[in-house]
Amino acid sequence: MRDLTIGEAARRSGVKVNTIRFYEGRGLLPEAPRTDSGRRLYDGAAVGRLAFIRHARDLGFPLEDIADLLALQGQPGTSCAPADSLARRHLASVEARIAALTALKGELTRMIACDGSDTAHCRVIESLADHALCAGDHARLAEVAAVPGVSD
Amino acid sequence: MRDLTIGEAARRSGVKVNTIRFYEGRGLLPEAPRTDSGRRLYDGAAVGRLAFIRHARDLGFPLEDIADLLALQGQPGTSCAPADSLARRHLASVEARIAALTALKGELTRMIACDGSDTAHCRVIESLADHALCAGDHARLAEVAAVPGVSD
DNA sequence: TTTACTTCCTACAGCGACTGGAGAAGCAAG
DNA sequence: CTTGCTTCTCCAGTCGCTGTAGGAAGTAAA
Repeated sequence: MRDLTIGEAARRSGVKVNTIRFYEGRGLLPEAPRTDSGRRLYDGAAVGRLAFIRHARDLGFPLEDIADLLALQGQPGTSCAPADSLARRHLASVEARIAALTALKGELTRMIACDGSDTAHCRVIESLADHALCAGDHARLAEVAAVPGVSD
Repeated sequence: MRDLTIGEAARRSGVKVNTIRFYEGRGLLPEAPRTDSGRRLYDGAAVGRLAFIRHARDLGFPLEDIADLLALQGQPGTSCAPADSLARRHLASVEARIAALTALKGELTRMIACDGSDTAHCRVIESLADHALCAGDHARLAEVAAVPGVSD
């Protein structure tokens, strides 16, 4: 597993070519060695690092946390308490988002179930226009529910 | 309720000054009339519109959908089926995100519960390094879980 | 050897929904 | 008249990419 092209590394790690370069620029990966003509070269360790990053991203960790986790991984013998606390913090935020979304779901369910009449009396429109029609206090709920920095 | 400054409108609607201008630029609000010196003026109807937008945002509707909902609100006598279907679609996406986050939570819970030893055998680090240690297939879970376009 | 195709390089714009700041001008109170 | 608040326009930054432009280099077949 020596001297893979960036394309090969992308295929093996599941991280796109552009994204690999992006990670390098962000300091998540060391600068790759280059061929004479300037092309990046990767080995098995680099692919492992990429897979690690992808996995952590799939689980919703922000890049900043991933950088910390990678640093911890590279230092065997250290306590794993920091990694554990990072993961716990992330779990807590996931739980907060689930709670927020569940509240949101309740509110949306209540406002749907329109009786099919015209917009003048539409439940959906009315509910949006008048906060007083709402059951709970959902101020900024969507904000809590959001994953930082992901859009589809 | 006539001739409010943008600051007053912001206070009454709960939408920040900058955000009001942003909404105007996006076409969610009609261009506000101006004073001789070029300052925007608002009335009760404008504040209501702003509150409507804020409420819909709190519930996680994207601006594009909100534009549609505002248009529907302005046309009494039309069927409310479009508004209803918008809300239903949004509810479905909220439910999908809850499901994704719940799966994520399970995975995170499994990998936490580190026994406090060193990073060489840390559950968190190991789980991230080796996808095979995972229970479910969580590829791109965080992506589904995300609210489009919100970052804190 | 020429052509054609693919991959690679850098650099930058765009997504969504804002937020915050610069620099200039307006306005009210002391 | 000065101080301090608000407003104006314009622009950069957030987050984690993705996609494109425009070019160079590598590979394979004709």
